[in-house]
Formats: sequence, structure tokens, C-alpha cells
Amino acid sequence: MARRKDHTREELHGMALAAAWRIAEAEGLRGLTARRVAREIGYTVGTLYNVFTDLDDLVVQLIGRIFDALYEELKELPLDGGPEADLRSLAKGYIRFTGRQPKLWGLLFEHQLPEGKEPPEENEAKIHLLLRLMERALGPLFSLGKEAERLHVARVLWASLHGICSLGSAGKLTAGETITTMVETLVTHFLVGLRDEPVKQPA
Amino acid sequence: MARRKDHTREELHGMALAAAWRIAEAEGLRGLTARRVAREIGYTVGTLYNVFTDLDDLVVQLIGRIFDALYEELKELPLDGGPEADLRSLAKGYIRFTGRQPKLWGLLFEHQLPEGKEPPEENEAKIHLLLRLMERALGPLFSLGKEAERLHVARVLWASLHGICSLGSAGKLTAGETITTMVETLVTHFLVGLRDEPVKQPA
DNA sequence: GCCGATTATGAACGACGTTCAAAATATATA
DNA sequence: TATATATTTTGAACGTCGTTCATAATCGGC
Repeated sequence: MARRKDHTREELHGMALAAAWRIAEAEGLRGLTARRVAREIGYTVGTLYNVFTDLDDLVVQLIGRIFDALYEELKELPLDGGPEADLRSLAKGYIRFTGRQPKLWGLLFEHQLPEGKEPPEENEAKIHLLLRLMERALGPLFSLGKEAERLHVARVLWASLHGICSLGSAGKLTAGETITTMVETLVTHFLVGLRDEPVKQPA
Repeated sequence: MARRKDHTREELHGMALAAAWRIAEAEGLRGLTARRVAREIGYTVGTLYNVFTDLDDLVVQLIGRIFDALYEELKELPLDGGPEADLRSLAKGYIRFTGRQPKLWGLLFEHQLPEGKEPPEENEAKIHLLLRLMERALGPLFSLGKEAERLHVARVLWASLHGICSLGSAGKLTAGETITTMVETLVTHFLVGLRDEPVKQPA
């Protein structure tokens, strides 16, 4: 009733996450079940629970990998055209990712941990990496010593970008309106405002 | 095995939605099950399926009511202090709602219909009503004939506001940073940018 | 008081997350 | 090599879920 060492614990872990990726990529959170993942890697449900504590645990780790993929894509973009061009470039890359992997990207925000559980520190660090890209693009606009303000602005832009893509991809907003156009408007006007009136609020 | 006319079909409909509201308010989407709603109104699951086609159907209608509640709250705000003050007021009202009813507000975006189904026109109309409030606040900034541009900007602001609250309430961004502060920054700088450089992109 | 239409029922189905004793294999010991 | 111990996989089990539907109970009209 067992075939110990067909795969190591780490291999199982990786195979399960890879299978989860494929399933979520094609069917979203609704199709992502423990039994389905187990079947897809040729093991039984019970085995999955030796590797993950929960289905939530698995999903949270999958989310980590999605953040990784997004970062891997965005970090390749050259950030040397000045704040506005660089932010546009980052935004475009983000939009491209949401368009290519709508189900996976949707997972990042669709999944909600139950009351007691908190997302792992690891994932928060990955978000911070993404924010760092925003900060780098914003760099020239802030003088030395204004790092807190820069982080603040990076957060606002990041969240706004997310909001536009979120409502846009759900089709809840865009009646004939393109996500790209909306993001263009956001970046353009926000940056003009930033130039003409530096941040006042403490971050 | 039946007690016909204990309640009319409409009464059942209303009771079920009211129960769903209470459950979602307290426990979010995870606690919202067909059997639970049925139990809470003193009927069986089968009865629920005489009134709603689906659990998705019920949730979608619940979402409609949540939009209603949000609108009812925001529409009371006086919009007569100029664009910046009015937008701040709307944003504050929105944030207040998300703070008072985090689970219900989260439902608006957490719930994803499966591939084939589309949200009813009714709900899109309710979103449009909310956008109208944004448009009203933005009113003075746009000359006659620029309604398309105004709607475009309203959408961008609405989505950005949503994004900030979304990431903020999930705790995915705000390490000691307040949602209110972020929204302040958004409104301030976006409006300054709008004043100094009117919308170029066609809506 | 009866009958056809309506309505609530609850059992059924397959799938879900999760647990766990038991079974099968690997590893250590002699 | 033979035996004992530790490890890993299993599959059945539990309770719950969404959903369906024949059946039973009630209602309105005669």
C-alpha cells in the first residue's frame, strides 16, 4: 500500500504545486481541489496532506509562485526612460501578465484565508519586491531622505493599478473602455500632480 | 410535507436574501451555503431552489443588495464643496463602508461567476449609479461636451479607490499605512494632474 | 367534500476537505 | 541474510457541500 521514495518529499511538494498551477491556470480557484491535484500527480489525497497542512496552505504557496512569475516578468523591463516612461512600462507589463494569465492573477485576490489564518511572511516579502520595482521607477522624483514618501506613492500606484485591472478584467467597469487607456490616464495625471505638488501626507 | 402559503414566493425570496446578508456579514462567502440559508429561514434546501436557480444566483442578487446599500450611504453625502472636497467625501464614505462591512464589501469582488455565466444587467446598472456620483463630483472640471472624458476619469478614480481599499483591507499592502492616507494621496495628486493637464485619451 | 394544481419535502447523488488506522515499503540492527 | 523499527502511502470513513426530483402535503376552485 505504499511505494516509498518514488519521490522525495520535496519532489512531491514541487509536483503538487506544478499541478495546482496547471489546474488554476485553466479553471481558476473553482477547479482547484485537493483530490484533483492528488490525482494529477498520481497519488492519493492522504499523501497531499503529508506535504501540505491544508488546501489553504497549498493555495497560499501557489500564490507565492504566481507572485514570483509576475516579478520575473517585470524585473526584465528596463527602467531607464524616466519615471513616466518607466511606470508606463511596468504598468504595461502588469497588464500583459493579467491578460495572459487571468485565472492565475485572479487567484491572487480571489482567495481569502479564513478568520484565524494569516498569509505567510514569505508572500508579503514577494509583494514588497514588486513594490520595489515601482519605487525604482519613481526614484528620480524623490530627493534623498524621502524614501518613506516614495514608498507611499509606490503603494498608491500599485494598488490603483491593481484596482483598474481587477474591475476591468471582471468586466465590471469597462463598457468599451480599455484597461490600458485607464492606466495611461492614471499614470499621466498622477505623475503630473506629483510634479506640481509633492507629497504632503506622511507615509 | 408542505405548508403552502406560509409565505409567498416574494416573501421567501426576501427572507432568503436577508438571511444570506446576515450570514455573509458575519462569516463571508465561506459560510454562505444553500443549506445554511434554508435552515435560517426555516425551510429546506429544495425550497430555496424553487426561488433561486443556483447558489450563484442567490449570491449575485445579494451582491445587488450590497451595491444598493453602498449607494444609499454615498448618495446622502452633500456634493457641493468643489471637486476635490466632494471626491474626498465620497472616498471617505466608501472607506467607511468597507470598514463597517468588510465581509459584505469583500463579497463584491471575491465572488467570481464560472466561465459561462454573466452578471445580470441589473448589477451593472447599480455600478453605473455609483459611477454617476463620481461624475457629479467631478462635474465642474469638465466643460460641456466632455462627458465621455468625465466618465473615463470617474472610472479610473473609482477603480483606483477600489484597489487601495482592496489591498488595504486584505492587509496585503499597508504595513502601518492607513487606507485613508493612500486615498488622500490619490485624490490630491490625480486632481492636480487633471487641472494642469486635461485628459487626452479618448474615453 | 372532492380534485387538479401548486409547493415543500427529504432522500439521493457525486464531490468536497480532512482524518487516521492499517498496510506496505524502506532502513537499521544483528 | 533475517528481523525489527521507522517511514510513507493508502483507502475508507465522516460530515458537508450543490443540486435534482419523485413524492407527499397542502391550497384554490368546484
